[in-house]
Amino acid sequence: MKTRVREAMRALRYHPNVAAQGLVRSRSYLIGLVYEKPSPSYVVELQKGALERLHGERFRLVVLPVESVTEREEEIIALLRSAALDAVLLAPPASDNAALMRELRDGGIPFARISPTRLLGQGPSVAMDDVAAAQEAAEHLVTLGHTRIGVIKGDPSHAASDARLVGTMQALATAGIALHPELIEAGLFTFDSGLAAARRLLALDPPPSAILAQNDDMAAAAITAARECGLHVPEDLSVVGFDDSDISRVVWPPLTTIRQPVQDMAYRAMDMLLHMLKGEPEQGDVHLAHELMIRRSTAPPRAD
Amino acid sequence: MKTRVREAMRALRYHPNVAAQGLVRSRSYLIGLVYEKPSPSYVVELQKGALERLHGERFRLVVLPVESVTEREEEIIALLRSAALDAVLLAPPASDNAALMRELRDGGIPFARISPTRLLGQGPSVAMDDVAAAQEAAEHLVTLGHTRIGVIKGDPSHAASDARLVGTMQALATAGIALHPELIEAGLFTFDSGLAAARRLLALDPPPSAILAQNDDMAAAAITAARECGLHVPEDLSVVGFDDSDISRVVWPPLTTIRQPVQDMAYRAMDMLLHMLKGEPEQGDVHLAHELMIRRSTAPPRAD
DNA sequence: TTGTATGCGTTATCAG
DNA sequence: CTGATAACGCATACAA
Repeated sequence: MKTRVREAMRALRYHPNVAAQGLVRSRSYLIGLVYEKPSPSYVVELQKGALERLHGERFRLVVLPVESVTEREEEIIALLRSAALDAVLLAPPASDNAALMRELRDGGIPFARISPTRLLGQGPSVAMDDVAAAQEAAEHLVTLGHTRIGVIKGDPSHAASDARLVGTMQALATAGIALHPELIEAGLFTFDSGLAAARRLLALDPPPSAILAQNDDMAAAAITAARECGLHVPEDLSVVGFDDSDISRVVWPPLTTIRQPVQDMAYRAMDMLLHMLKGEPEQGDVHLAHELMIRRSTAPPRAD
Repeated sequence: MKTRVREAMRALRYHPNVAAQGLVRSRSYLIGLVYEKPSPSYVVELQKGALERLHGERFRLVVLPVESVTEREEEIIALLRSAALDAVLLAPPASDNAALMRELRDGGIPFARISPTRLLGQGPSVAMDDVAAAQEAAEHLVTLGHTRIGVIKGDPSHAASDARLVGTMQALATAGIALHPELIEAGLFTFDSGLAAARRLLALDPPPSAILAQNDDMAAAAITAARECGLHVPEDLSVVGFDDSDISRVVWPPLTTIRQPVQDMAYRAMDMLLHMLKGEPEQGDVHLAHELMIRRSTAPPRAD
């Protein structure tokens, strides 16, 4: 009997009207992904993971890139209110925004946070340990024998930038190495910002023998800057990235980097969302493991 | 008076219910973007352009990556029917799928095609001239003095792959250069497929003095393959890419490539969609200009 | 300007 | 299992 109905549905090519269903069940079957101009490779990984989990489900993904979460809270909140989303995935730095989270909670919209650094326990999240990861990356350079290490920071509005700097400094402090302020350059997670920062670092006298960039895009830029100066990587300059995005294998030499399982994180966060949409209780803060991927952009410093 | 209502709306934090609005005016305010596992850089550009045009508009973008348009037409058509989209942006190879287009037309859903190669006139589109572009790229190599040129093809399910090969062959034929079948290798637009193809080309005896890859990801892979063989780019091997995606400036040396204005194309296609949604008549097939970007991955062949 | 009826396509409920 | 009815929140049309 049910089957007969199904058959008729197929025969008449009938598909239920989503708007009408949504009206009566107050469901839109839309899940939003909020992010703020991060590196292209990061967005791609994020979407891949989220979409992978969504495959076969009825929900669809709406991409909501925002200019600046902190500057335009109002605007973004209005956006979310009017967008009729069933759930929201918050990528950094939106995942650290208290006003946004309060709004979602007030509106009864489930959300999951990716890589939050503050306000833990305020909402289910999945993250990695940025401090420990940066520490490992720096230790790798120290073990190779580097003592003059330059750092290219990420976008200051992403709290991960600070966390990674803290980890780096801890590793250096433990090794008894001083990190002069001149060796810390500001970047924005983009290739161009990394290029400018790396040029400034290499113009120092003496230049660093290693550069630790807070993501792979900027690390790739550091390799380019080195080439511009006639330096060889890794013989004259070691470069460490962060994220293990596609770019780390596309450049030459392939980057030594920290594998941040962005795709897995997005998958897991989306999984949390789906569970919550089924009425199950909120989960807590989940940590996924990182991993130091040693490739060919790092080596001992020249003995000079 | 209107203003008083607006005030009240703000005061009560009232937002109209999208589902209810959608029900009565049969509008979901959703626009779908259909694409099929292309290179990450391409998707990013595509989304950037589409979202840029959507900024400030009421419509939102739903991403619909599909496994294989040709293999699962039924499934995808069902997806579109049940998704209640107001309009659809078709990226290749979906932009060449007749069944999909017929379905959308039957359903009264406006659509715009990006880089279609067949069935022109069947729906508004925006594209570039792949044949002429590939021809220019090949001519550039010929002018430099290359006569043994390897080609790495893109995904055979994308018609652009054939168009680009045709352009390449035309340029070589005009120059009186024979393109031996052994010099044409299959790829899939991905870095890994390009790496395998480039290794096969470089293993030939004699190897080509230049490689023309049908996108930048595979061109980057060709550079990596050259490095593995101890070859210098561009001294020992010239490499030309296609697309001018981010990757072309991230690798070293920066790629000589064809600038395909993907972002502009997506912007323009989205613009067409918005016009159609306002009831204006369909536009025709628009062409955007390409440009040969000569950077540092090409040079005359070694005189040996 | 304000009020009131109707319909959009679906789900849920209750009677038969 | 079938049939009828209300309700979801809004837009439209009409009357007051």
